[in-house]
Formats: sequence, structure tokens, C-alpha cells
Amino acid sequence: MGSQNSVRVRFAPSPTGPLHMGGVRTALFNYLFARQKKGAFVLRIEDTDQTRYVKGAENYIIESLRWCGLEFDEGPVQGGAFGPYRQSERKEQYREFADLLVEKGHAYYAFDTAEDLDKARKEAESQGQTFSYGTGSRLSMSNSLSLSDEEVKQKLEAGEPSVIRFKMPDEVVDVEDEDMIRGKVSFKTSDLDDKVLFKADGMPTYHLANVVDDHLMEITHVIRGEEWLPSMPLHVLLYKAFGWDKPVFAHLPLILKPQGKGKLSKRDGDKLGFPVFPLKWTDPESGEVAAGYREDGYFPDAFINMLALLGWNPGTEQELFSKEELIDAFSFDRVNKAGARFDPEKARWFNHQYLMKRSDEELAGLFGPFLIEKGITPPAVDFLSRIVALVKERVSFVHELWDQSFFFFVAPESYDSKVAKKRWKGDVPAFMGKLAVFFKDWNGEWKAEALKEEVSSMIKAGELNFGAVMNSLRLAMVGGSFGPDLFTIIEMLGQDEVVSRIEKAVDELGG
RNA sequence: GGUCCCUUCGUCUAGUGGUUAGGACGCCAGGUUUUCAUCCUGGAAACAGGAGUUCGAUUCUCCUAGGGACUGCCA
Repeated sequence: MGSQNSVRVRFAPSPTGPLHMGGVRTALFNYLFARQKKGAFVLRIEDTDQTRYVKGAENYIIESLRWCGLEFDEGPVQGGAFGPYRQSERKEQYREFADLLVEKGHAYYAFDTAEDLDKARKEAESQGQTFSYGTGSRLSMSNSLSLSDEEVKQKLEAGEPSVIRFKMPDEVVDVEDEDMIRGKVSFKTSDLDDKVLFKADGMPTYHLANVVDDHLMEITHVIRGEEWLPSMPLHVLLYKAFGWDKPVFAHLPLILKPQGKGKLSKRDGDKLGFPVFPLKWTDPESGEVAAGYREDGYFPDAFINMLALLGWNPGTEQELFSKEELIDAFSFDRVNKAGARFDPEKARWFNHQYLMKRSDEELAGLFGPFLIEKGITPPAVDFLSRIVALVKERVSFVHELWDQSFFFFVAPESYDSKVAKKRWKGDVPAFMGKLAVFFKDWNGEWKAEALKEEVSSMIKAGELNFGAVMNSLRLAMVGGSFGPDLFTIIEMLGQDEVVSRIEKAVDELGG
């Protein structure tokens, strides 16, 4: 076992495309556990299937985890004492372990072609059954158990393609394991088949590679998705066959789609308009683009917080957790067994909470590029920060700041007709003209409070409807019935701009 | 079909034999606000069904139903 029993966990994705948010959550739970136990978090790339390799996927995975703030201690980029960290680079070692199993009588060679297997499956299917390569059928297939030693030797020497299969015990035994999340889980070997461990192309399958590497890398806890639960007994048997200590397993519940049946997929995101991937991904083959949380404006800590609460809860009413708090509070016995439906609305809410926590200065800095995109030169940081402070509680994303604050940068181009119809009538238009003059002639300090006081007394003196005037004035300033405190806007806009906007409104809406 | 896993408000969930079944998101209503948003208050909303065990089941057991995963020389 590992030196001084320290915890070592790994996240072992396959570089077959962008990392799904479910994968990110798996990485997160591994990370939280490792950090809490002062252990190591390892990234291992499971690229034993050359046919499914997708260019850029590994990079994407690494960048995604970095964006999420899940830094690992060992991995393909920075290396470590247990490298290499790509299975393709560990290729040589697997054959010898597979052979070892054959020697020990726990595995055997099989020569059946893909066509043979296909045929067997179809045949079984036509009889309403499912073909299983295992104790009941292996003697009727082509392998080192059914063939004579001579035949086997001949085939092997002739270089005939062959795979190595695990030999399930002939006697029925119960394979049990204590899962950190599910407790006791048990399978009967009679229900299991002889899985391929080593492929004809010279590469191991996931099952062999994962067990060998987890052992060699001294992984103490295997934390992975529930989709691996059915192969748990095979892995347990593999550890036993090798005579190795097995790690502790934890199978995480799945993340389900917001509506309908099944697990969350890319299609759900397209359909309901939310990302399924941490980062934007452009498929190198088709050029198809998939949205990412980062590009959609989510903060990484909000994303992580939301993910952590999907399947785990602290048992208290706290919902907002920093990464450090998560590390501290996380526990497998508070991870749910049932799959969790993803709720895009709540994801939004999390982001809103995190946006509110950000300082105005930081948000102003993030807002700048959006202004430039609109052709506006961002004002000084302290001024932009004041604007952000006024509107940030109305948005969930930085990019939404524009819709709530555009009027600080440009005069409204149109006026909400419903508001105009309701407010801009009677004595109001004429009064607006007076207001323009009033503001123009104002000699005092240009401050919200003083201006408000003056305008209020003017309204009273003229016996006008307070709401109608205020809303009309707002209409002139922002173009509608929204936005922060009116006189704060007026103060920030400045005397000339305010006068010009009122004149423009009188011009367009009538005076 | 087979194997395994799962089942509390629409959703995420608390609950570990006796609770008015709690919180959050969303939704609705009222209040605050010159508007909108925030905020505050309130509201509707759940133990899948059936048998047991028990003085008493959301909680324990079994069955049924439903959901999910797996069932590749993919991971």
C-alpha cells in the first residue's frame, strides 16, 4: 500500500471529447476528498482506445479543471513520481500483467473474430436471449480453454489476432464490496461475463489498465460515476487475482436532465439553452460548437458550488460555499445515492449570489471589455464601479450589466410607449420643459439629494402628480420604467447630459 | 430481456420510530420603493403504492410500480 497510508485519488477521463459537467463533478469530489485528507489528486488520461482519440480533448480537460480551480498534484503536464500519466505511454507494462493473469489461470486467450462474436450475439438474440461470453459459453468459442494446447500454441505463433479475457470462476461466488456511498453492494459471479482485458491491437481495455494503474499509482480511493458500478465486481476480482489490496470505491450518483428521462446530455443544453460543458468546445471534425459555462459568464467558484450541491449536501442550511469551505465540509456519507436532476435556474441563482459577492471594482474590470465591444470607451474605474454598484443586484451575469446600465453611456434611442402613454400626459409634458430649464440654470452643487429636494418642491408647488413626473423624468433619462434611483442617475449623468436628454424627450414625445 | 443501483414539495434536499415533515430554487400574494430589481412578510407545493414489524411508521423488512446505469476487442 501507499507509504504512510496517505490518501491518493485520481481523476481518469478519456480524451474523447469535451469534459461533461458530470465529469467535472467527479473530478471535484475527488479533489475535495484529496484536499481534506491532505492527500494527492492525480490526473490520469485514459487513452487506450486509439480509435476514439480526439485531438485537443486532453488539453480541454486540463484547461477545464484549471478554470474550475481544481489543481492536481500529479498529471501528464507536471509529471510526478508515478508517471507517465497517459495510459498510451504506459502501454508496455499492461501486456505483462495480462500474461501474468493467464499464467495464474485467471485469464485466457481468445481468438474469436468480431464477426464470430457478432454472429453469436445475433443468434442468441433471435432466440430472445442475450449472448454472454462466460462460464456457460466459453467452451463453445475459440479460446485457450476450448482448444488444445497444440492449437493454441500454433495460433499464437502464427500471429493470429487474439485477446485476453478474464476467466470468471466456474463456481458461483458472491462478490461484495463496501461502497463509501452505497454501503454493501453485491454481485454473483454467475451473472458476470469474461471481459476482454487485453485487446488485439496491443492495448489493454479500461478494466485492466485502470486496475493496474490504480495499483501502481497507489491509488487508495476510486471515486467515479455510477455508470461504473456494474464493473465493480470485475475490478474487485482483478485485484484479488493479482493478489493486490483493492482501493475503497465510491460510486457517485448521475446528473440527470432537467426534464424528461435519462442522464444529462449535450442535447438538453442545446434544447433548454444552458451549457453542459465547462468550456466552449469546437469539434475538430464537424466544427460544431458547444457552449461552455466559462463563456456563458459563469464564475468558476459559482459553477463548482452548484456542482457540489448536486448530490451532496452539508446537512445544514448553508448553500454558499467557498472552495475551502467545501473541502472542510465535504463527506461521502452525505452524498446521495439517487441521481440528481440538473436545474439551470438554480445554476443562474448561484451565479447571481457570487456576482453579488464580487467587489464593484472587480466587476467593473470584467465589464470593461463588454463596453468596448459596444464601441464605448470604459470610464475611469471608480466611476464604472459606482455604476456597477447601482445595478449589480439586478443581474446574474456580467454581460447582463449592459442591459441594466446602458443609459449611463448612451442616451435612450427610444421610449417605452406604454410608460409614455401612462405618464407623459396632462400637465406633465409642459412641466418637463420647465424642468429642462431648471436643470440648465442650476447653479448649486450637482448632487442627487439637493436636486431631488428642489424638484420635489417644484412638483408640489405645481400641484402635479409626483409619480407621473418622476416616471416621465425617468423615461427621459433611461427610456423606460426601470433602473436605480433616479436622482443618482441624474447626478452621475451630469448637468449637460440631463438637460439634453429632457430636451430630446420633449422633442420626441411632445411638450 | 438479464444484472445492479435508486425512490420526501415541479427541482435540489433535511429528516435516521412519535415533527404543525424543515430549508433552498422556481412560482403566487402582500409590504417597502418615484420605476424596475433587491429586500421583508406570507402562500400553494412532497413522504410512489401495498403488505408486514411495532403502542406508533417518511424512517425497519418484503412485494409491486416507477426511474436510472450497465449488458463492446468504448471508457
